[in-house]
Amino acid sequence: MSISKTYTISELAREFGITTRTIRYYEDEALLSPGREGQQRIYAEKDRVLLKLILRGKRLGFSLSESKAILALYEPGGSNRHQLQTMLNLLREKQESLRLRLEDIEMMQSDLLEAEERISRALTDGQENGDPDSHKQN
Amino acid sequence: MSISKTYTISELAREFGITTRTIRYYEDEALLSPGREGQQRIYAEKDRVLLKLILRGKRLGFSLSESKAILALYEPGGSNRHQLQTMLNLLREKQESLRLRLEDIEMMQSDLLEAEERISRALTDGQENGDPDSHKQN
DNA sequence: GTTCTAGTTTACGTAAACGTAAACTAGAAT
DNA sequence: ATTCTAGTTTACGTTTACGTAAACTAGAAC
Repeated sequence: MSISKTYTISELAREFGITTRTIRYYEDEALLSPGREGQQRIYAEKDRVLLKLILRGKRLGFSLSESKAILALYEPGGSNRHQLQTMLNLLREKQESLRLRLEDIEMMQSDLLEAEERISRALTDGQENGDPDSHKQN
Repeated sequence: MSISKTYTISELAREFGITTRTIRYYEDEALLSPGREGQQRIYAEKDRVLLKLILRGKRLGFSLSESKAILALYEPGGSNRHQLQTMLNLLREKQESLRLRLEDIEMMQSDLLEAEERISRALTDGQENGDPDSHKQN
């Protein structure tokens, strides 16, 4: 038994900058299933990791149901060969979509860099030659 | 005057695999403003590029209003120094968020790779020792 | 001349992902 | 004993990003 630290819902909410409503919603959608101590939810480290992965998926534009499907791949679940093959296919599909998103990011990065250079030039040019039109405002 | 090819709304819809409703919606939200020929919308190459950028942003999880703000940075608009500085700040902010997303992708990629190896092993292991209906649970 | 075919406007409907308010519970602090 | 302070359930509300249907227009095809 390694660590067994637990968390309350508001601790997790604070850590990840989300509301408790959000965390409960993920449970409604069956992405989380924390333990209970009486009426209160009690989150284990495993739940915290799951939450982190869900939020990562969200930042990458995955829907909750997509994230749910991805999370299922991390579990040692797979029993028969057919299920394993299905999981493997889904995995490769997701990997491919990640590759595409990575390309999207790289393209957008280079676009933003260009824009930055252009604006930087506009700024320094304005400094050098006085920017004829804007002697009024600084 | 380089190219001046134009597109109808359904041509663009077909090319990008979206509906005309979506394209008109983006216009409602002021992300596009195509010309008109009588009552019909007529899209120039510039509009096509904008649409492409909007969809790219969408894939990366940006909201339409975020994309709108980003697209504004590509226009040679900036007039006074204050506006240029604001744009520059927003640009760097977006670049930073892209860097973070890139990290997210890399982490998810390595997670998926691990999962793939695990499942692959489960498959070949099952092949080696027969696995006759898995009489025990994992 | 009518019937297709795209296109248009207007407007109500919808799924996802929460926000927000109300009403309740249970332990801690005063 | 009451008042905080989390936590809980239930349920209706809201925003974003479109879907979908209805009713109209205008040129092309038959």
